[in-house]
Amino acid sequence: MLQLNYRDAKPIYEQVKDGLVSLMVSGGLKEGEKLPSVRAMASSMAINPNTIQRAYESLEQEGYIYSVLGKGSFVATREDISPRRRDELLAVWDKVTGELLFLGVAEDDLKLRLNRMAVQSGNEVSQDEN
Amino acid sequence: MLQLNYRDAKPIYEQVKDGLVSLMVSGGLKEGEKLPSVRAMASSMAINPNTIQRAYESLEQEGYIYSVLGKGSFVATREDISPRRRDELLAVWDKVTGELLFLGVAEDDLKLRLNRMAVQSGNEVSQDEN
Amino acid sequence: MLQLNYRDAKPIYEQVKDGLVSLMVSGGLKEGEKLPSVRAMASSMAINPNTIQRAYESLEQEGYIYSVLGKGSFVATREDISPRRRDELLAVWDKVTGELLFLGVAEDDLKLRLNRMAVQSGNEVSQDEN
Amino acid sequence: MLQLNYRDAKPIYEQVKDGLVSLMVSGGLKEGEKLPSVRAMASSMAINPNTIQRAYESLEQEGYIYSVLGKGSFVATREDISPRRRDELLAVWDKVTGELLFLGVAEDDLKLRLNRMAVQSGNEVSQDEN
DNA sequence: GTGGTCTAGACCACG
DNA sequence: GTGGTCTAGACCACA
Repeated sequence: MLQLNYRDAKPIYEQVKDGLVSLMVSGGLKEGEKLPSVRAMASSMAINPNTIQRAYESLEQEGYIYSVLGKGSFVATREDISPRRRDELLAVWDKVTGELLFLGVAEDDLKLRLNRMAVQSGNEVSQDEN
Repeated sequence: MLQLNYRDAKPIYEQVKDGLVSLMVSGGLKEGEKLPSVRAMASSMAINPNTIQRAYESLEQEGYIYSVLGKGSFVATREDISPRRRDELLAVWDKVTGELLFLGVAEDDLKLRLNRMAVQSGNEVSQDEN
Repeated sequence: MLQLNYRDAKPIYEQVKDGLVSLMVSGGLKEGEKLPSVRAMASSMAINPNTIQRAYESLEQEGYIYSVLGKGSFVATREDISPRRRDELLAVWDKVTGELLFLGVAEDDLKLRLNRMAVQSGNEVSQDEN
Repeated sequence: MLQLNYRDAKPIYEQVKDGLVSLMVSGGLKEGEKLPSVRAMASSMAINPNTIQRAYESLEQEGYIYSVLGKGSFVATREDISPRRRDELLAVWDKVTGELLFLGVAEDDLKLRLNRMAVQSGNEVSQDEN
């Protein structure tokens, strides 16, 4: 289901988290959909259940998923996702964007990327304001 | 000079790195300017010199600064900064931007932010405002 | 395992690096093989773990090995090795070769050495001996 | 006369040494020729006389130059250069060559480079053995 | 048990 | 006085 890179410095449980979030962003996992059980996911990826458990817990804390005791874990609605998370992401976005501009990446390049991503993500695109 | 957060999961030496890069991006540290000596910075921030040393070493490897033995450390020119760093930043930018759009942040909001930052960073602004 | 020379101007951690690279070149360490743990290597060589850690860290940055948190360090594939490293080596090679020729070492002597090493390293040998 | 790179990790006195040796190798400095005085060289390069002094001392120890008290320093003949130096260089050559082959540089590439350098250095070239 | 980070304190080469 | 290296010893997150 998800691709892990053991060589990456990023901990496995974070790779699992990122992979799941990516799936939500891309639409591979839809709101309300049930996630595989911790054990099922662990065995299918051949890693320790503790690692999956940790990823799920962290995702729940950030509001991306919610667990129902005895039922499993489910993808939350976008509104459930912690506004703190959005603010954190915006802060990161500012920092990264600032550094990219500093490094000489053209403002228009970033706008083009932004347009492309907005189309993909299904947002309506402003017809041609730029 | 820089603010540290010991409770943050991010290692101190990385916080130092980030802080210094931010200073370069914002213009607080200009090309060729001398950085505080390892010892001076360490004592002013009340942390171990080895930790500062490590931050400087890492910044040097990424091309942000260069060290002259017996003289000190200095801010490098933008051209010296490793292109790998730029690519890494772009990858992060894509991921963060994608997730922000997913979370409902409007494309135009991000464009506005981008415009504001581009002006600050001294880039000439495209004449037709978009 | 490796030989250290404390009187050498070359730092210990670089001697460790060189020794490990030599092992890879000679085939004593194969792709994917696990390196001794930082602690194990340190105690077997009677030096500080931090010094080994530094050697490993540097080797990882150059692409010779990779570390997995909680698992250990492993020999990378040749393709992972930074192309910058190759260019640096070629520059050194040119300088050293030039000086050897200047010092009177015959071109054919170097060619003979080259042939011998190419055979050892498993490269197919050009059929006409030169 | 010589180009210095203050950003380079290599100490200045070594850069001076390397530069002078390169001049000898390339023929810019011929056997018996007088080197600039320590003071003259230092002022022309805008660096500390101690640094030049150190470079000269080191070159003399390796046999590349010799000093006549009250007269100055002169380029030695090739035969004066310590045979230890040649052996050291050969050891380095073997290590670097081995690693280059390991990294996938073709044996023939190195031979081509060798041929080119031999021509430049004025050695007679074997007509076309390869 | 593994790698990663941090501190405290020391010594050295360089300019 | 500067950066660079090294040791000793400690704590933490990860799998």
